Amino acid sequence: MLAVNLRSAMSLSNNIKQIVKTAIADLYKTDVDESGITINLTKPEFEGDYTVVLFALLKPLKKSPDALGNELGKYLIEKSPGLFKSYNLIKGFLNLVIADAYWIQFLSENFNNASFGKQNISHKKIMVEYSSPNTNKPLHLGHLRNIFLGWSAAEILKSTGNDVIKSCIVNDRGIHICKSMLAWKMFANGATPESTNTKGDHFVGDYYVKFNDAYKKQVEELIAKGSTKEQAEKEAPIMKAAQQMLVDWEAGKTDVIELWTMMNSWVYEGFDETYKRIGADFDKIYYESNTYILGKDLVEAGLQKGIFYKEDDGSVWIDLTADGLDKKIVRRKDGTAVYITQDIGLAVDKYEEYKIDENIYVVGDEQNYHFKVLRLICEKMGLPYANAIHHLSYGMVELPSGKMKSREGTVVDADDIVDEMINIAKQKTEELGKVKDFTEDELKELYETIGLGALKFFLLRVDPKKRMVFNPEESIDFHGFTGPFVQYTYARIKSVLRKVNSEWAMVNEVNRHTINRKPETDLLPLEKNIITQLEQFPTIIEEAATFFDPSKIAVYVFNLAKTFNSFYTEHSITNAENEEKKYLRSILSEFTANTIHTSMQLLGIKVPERM
RNA sequence: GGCCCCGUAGUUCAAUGGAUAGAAUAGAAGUUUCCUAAACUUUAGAUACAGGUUCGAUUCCUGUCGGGGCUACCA
Repeated sequence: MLAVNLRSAMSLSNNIKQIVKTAIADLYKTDVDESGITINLTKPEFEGDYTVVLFALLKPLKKSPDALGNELGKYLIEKSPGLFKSYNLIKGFLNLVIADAYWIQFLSENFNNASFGKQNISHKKIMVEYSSPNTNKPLHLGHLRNIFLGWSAAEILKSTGNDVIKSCIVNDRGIHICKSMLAWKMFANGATPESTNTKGDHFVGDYYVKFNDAYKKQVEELIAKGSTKEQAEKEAPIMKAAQQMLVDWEAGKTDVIELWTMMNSWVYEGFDETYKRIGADFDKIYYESNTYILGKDLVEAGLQKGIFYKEDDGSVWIDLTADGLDKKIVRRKDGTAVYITQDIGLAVDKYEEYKIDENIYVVGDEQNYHFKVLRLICEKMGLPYANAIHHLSYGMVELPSGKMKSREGTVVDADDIVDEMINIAKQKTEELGKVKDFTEDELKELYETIGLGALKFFLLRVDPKKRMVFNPEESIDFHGFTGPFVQYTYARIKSVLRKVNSEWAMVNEVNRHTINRKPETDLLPLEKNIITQLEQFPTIIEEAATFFDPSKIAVYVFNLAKTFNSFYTEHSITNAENEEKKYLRSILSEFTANTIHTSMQLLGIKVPERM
C-alpha cells in the first residue's frame, strides 16, 4: 500500500509524482528520474483531476502509450484505492480521478485553518529593498508599482518561512536634490509647505520643476548667443551653481546642510503620509547621505588594490570590458560620489549588519545594467556576498500615449491616483446602495479598502518583469479581473456564513460535525472544482516566492473567486438539499473565504465583511 | 554601432516543452418572486513573419520585421 500523507506539506501533485515513480520501479524494475515524470492538472474537457504525461516515459520503459497507461492506471487504483477512483487514457495522457473521500478529508482538515497555504520550507534571511525614492519630487504611479511589488514580495517570502527585512534606501543626496534646493533659494522667497498649504513632497517637487524651467531658459539663451547645445548645457550658470552646491554639501558647508535638512524634512512628511495611506512599511531605512561615505572608502580601498584605476583628470573607473560591459566611473574628478558608489557602500552595510543570505533590490528594469555592474564590482572586490545580490526588475508603467514624462506633465501622481480610486469606490458604492446602514467611519474605511484594492490588484496582477499600460479610462474598472471582484466574492461568502451560523446557533451545534461521519458523500462538479483549486494554494505560494512574483497569487485568487461565483449561482448553501450538503457547502465557503483572505493579505489588499 | 528585454483576440493580461492557446474587458444574446446582479450563462474573436530542434513549440535555437530599455562625471 502506497502511503498518502495528507498532512504533508507536499502538494498532491508531488505526491502523485512520488507514487508514479514508486509504481514504475515496482512494475518495471526501472528507476526513472522525478524530472522525467510530468504531472499536470487535467484539462476541464477531460474526465479527471490530475494527468500523468506518458510520452517522456515511453522510451526508457520501451512501452507503447496504451500499454504503459493501462498498466500504470490499473496499478495505481489497485494500490491506492483511497486516493484514486478511476482512470482514463487519451492519446498518451493518463487522467486520474481522485476519490471524493480524499477531497472531503482534505476539506475537513483545512477549512478553518486561517493560515492554510503558508509554509515553513525556507529559512533564509532576506532583505527586500523597495521604494527607494528621490527626495526631490513626489511619488508617482511607477513608485506605486515598485512599492506594492516590494511589499508583496516580502510578505510572500515571509509566508514560506523566511526571515524578511523590508528596507528602503532614501536617495537624499546628489545633484538632483541640489537642483530643487537651489531653485527654492532663488525663487521661493521663504515659502514653506505650511505657508502655501501644500503637501511637503509636492512642494519640493514644484521647485525641481522650476529649476528645470530656468535651466532650459538659460540653455536657450546661450544657444541664441552662439553656443552649441552641448556647451550651453555645460555652461548654464544655474547648472554650475547646482554642481557647486553638491561640492559644498559634501564639504559639509553649514548653510547648505541646513537647507538640505529642512527641505528633506518636508519631503519625508509628505512621503510618510502617502506610505501610511497605502500601507507601506519598512524595518530599516537607509540614507544615501550615510552610505555614500562608506562607498567612497571602499572605492579608495579598491583603488589601492588595483581593482579601480585613476584617469589623468583624477576620476576613478573600473574597466569591465573583459566581462563584456563598459568602463564605469565610480568617483568623479571632483571627488564626489556617483550613484554606484553609494550602492557599493550600501551592499556592504546591509550584509555586515544583518548577515543576509539574499539581498533583493526592487528597482525598475531600466537599471538592469546598473545591477549587473554592481554585482560584478562586488565580485571583483572579493565581497563574499556578491551573488546574494538579486535585482527584482520590473517593467515601466506606461500610459496609452507612451512613457510618462514629467516635462510634458503626463506623470500620474501617486496621491492623485489613490484619491481618484477611492472616489470612484465611493461613487460606485453609493450607486449600488447596499451599505446604507454603515457609519461614516465604516464607509470611509470601505471606500479605501475598495479603491486601494482595485489599484493594488491592477498593478500586481501583471508579471512584474513586463511593461504594463495604465489607461486611466479603462484601467479603473471594478468588474472582471479586479480587486473589487475578489473582495465582492469574499463579502458575499461572509454574508452567507453569517446567515448559516445564526441558523445553526438556533438549532444544534452537533449538526455542524455530521459531515465528518459521512465521508462517502459525493461531490458535485462545481463543488469539486473549488476544492481542487484550494488544494493548489500552497503550491502557488511557493511558486510566487520562488519567482518573487505576486501576480501568480493575483491570478490564482481571481480564478478561485470566479469558480466560487459559478458554484454560488448554481447551488444554494442555506437551502441545500440536505443538512450534510449544507454543512459541506458551508465549510467549502469558509475555506474559500480564508484562502481569499490570505491571498489578498499577501498582496497587501484588505477584504471587507460587507460591500 | 554594441548589449539587454518584449511582440498572443479590437484592448488589457494568462499559459514548469504537453491534449482543442485560457481569462477579463469592449461586441452580440440571455439570467433577479430564491444565500449580495460589483454576480452568473451563452456567443464571436489571437500566438508578428520565415526556418530549425522535438513524438509534441506561444515556450528552446537562428534570421527578418516591429516596439522598448541601457550604453551619463543624473539618480
